[in-house]
Amino acid sequence: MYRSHNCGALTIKDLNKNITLSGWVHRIRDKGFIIWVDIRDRYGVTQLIFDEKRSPDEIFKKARKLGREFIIKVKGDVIEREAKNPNIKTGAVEILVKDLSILNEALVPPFTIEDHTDGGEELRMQFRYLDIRRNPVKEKLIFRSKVTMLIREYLINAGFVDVETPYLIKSTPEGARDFVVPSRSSPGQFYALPQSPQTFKQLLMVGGIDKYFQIVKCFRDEDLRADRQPEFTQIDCEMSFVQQDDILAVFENLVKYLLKEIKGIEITKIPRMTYNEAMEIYGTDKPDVRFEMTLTELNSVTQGKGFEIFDKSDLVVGIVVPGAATFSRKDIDEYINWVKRPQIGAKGMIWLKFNPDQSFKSSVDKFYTEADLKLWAERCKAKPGDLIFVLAGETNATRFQISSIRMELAERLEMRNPEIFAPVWVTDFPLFKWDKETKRYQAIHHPFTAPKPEHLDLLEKDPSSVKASAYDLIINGNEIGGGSIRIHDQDLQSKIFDLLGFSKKDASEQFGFLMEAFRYGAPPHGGIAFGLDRLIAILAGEEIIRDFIAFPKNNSGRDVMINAPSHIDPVQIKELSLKIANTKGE
RNA sequence: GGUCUGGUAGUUCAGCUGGUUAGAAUACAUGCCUGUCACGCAUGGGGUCGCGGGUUCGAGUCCCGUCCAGACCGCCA
Repeated sequence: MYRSHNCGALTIKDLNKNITLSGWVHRIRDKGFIIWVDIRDRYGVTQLIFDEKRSPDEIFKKARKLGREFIIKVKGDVIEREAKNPNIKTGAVEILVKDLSILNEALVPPFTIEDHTDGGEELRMQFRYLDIRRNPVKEKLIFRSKVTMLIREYLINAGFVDVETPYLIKSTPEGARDFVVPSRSSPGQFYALPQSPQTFKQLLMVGGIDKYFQIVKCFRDEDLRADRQPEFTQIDCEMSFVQQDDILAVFENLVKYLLKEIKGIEITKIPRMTYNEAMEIYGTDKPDVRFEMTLTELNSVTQGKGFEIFDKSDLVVGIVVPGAATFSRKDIDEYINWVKRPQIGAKGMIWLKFNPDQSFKSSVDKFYTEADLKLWAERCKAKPGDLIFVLAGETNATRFQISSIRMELAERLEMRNPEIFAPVWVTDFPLFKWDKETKRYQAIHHPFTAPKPEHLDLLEKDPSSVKASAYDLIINGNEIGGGSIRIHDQDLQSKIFDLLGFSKKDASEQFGFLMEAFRYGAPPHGGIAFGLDRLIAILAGEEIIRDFIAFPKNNSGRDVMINAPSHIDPVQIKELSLKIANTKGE
């Protein structure tokens, strides 16, 4: 027997019990006459005591040879500590060890196995199995398990069926780049790994599984970010005989359930705003609504006064930074430089201080009278003591810039409280966007998204003004999920393919199976998919998803622990009928 | 594809306008220590300053290239 208890179990109630523990040597405190050894497992830490007087001589000597992270098994008695440690569960007791076996020795780990490790990111990833021994990482994995369990429970109770869809599927040119798998038995042909089970879940609807879900890996061969991995997990859902409100209701309740069960937070209703509203009020389609600093259009009060930059701009827009009239010139310049970085791309930024004594000071005092500036402040609903930042230019670029500075301000002024959860539905996305490079329309969501019924007649007249029955769930400025009502009518679907520039031949080669299926009685349907990794990170109050994934990839898509991707054997290459064009590194 | 930041003991970092033997903390090893719990104290070992080239009497430090890592932009239907 390796253990009668785990390392987090024993308390004062277990006094005098003869027990067996197994685990890792966490820390050794050798006082000479007494050696304390903390033994650790998933459940906690228990203090072992080896005493010159009370322990068998040979056991005491053996204890001297222990090193960090050795795996040991001990038998002994639970005794009360002379000096208790109130910080840990087992802090009232210790184990007077009678028998010690070393189950496995261990090399000195390259970083300390502590909550606040000395190890850097790369090293921790390279030795991820050691990293997982640390509480913060271990707890995140356990947290993930808890969240997925709650999600499954909720969806199963709501009548959803968990169906697995294939990973080896067909490549399509739409959307993200595919990861591709060469086929040995069909030389020159390739599978692709799914970017999402989109078409399969729609086929399940045709198959009559009217409520489907799956917690499923998806793959996208695009560059990574702190919140983006090449393989990631989605909660993928689809329902038949539903309209947008039906879907939003089901998943609104899922979000409420998760917040209640996990954070103990009760939310009555998730607010909704349209894409247009989000863009006007927040300048982005994924607004963080935990704080104000909303956008105010200032065209009418700023233009026509001889300030050329504003006069020739499509949009002049301001945000109020509460209480920031105290910002120094240096503070303000820092923000101005921040928006001028190439990533943001603003040419400059105008500021207006509404001083506590009701006076105004701005960077454009030459062009505007005190009365003009007062109008700005009134329009923005600024109060004395506030600061207004104003950006101007082409509408979309300016919205992007002002929403970027809004987020940066919120970050620096600590307005992004991770204990607050502010979900919001953004609806009525445009169906298409015009792509200048390829000179054709692209689907904003995907080509199976249904236009809003009242916009059907706009499809031919003005495709870019057509709104889709598509919706995103945003929490604290992060896109957590998105979905749409799908097209279930094959005529409409082929019209959309036409508009997207698919030839009849391409459409039938790539999606013929779906169009054919729609001829055999496809129910009206729609669905949603949530980014599970991101959802879990947000629920834990963090934005880096890497630690919520047991074995994540690094910034450039590598697994530094197993060293993948890697070259493969020439025999394998030949077997797959492949030729490597660029042999750099071989 | 691009921008920025970084790469110096096992680890996390410091190292100024170039200057002689490259430091700290921690980890590790040895010894001491009568109740520790981030134990303490003493001693010790540990470095091709990512790699290649250049400038210079002299390069961890400056320049060029390259590799690696991280954040971001493009990209992510």
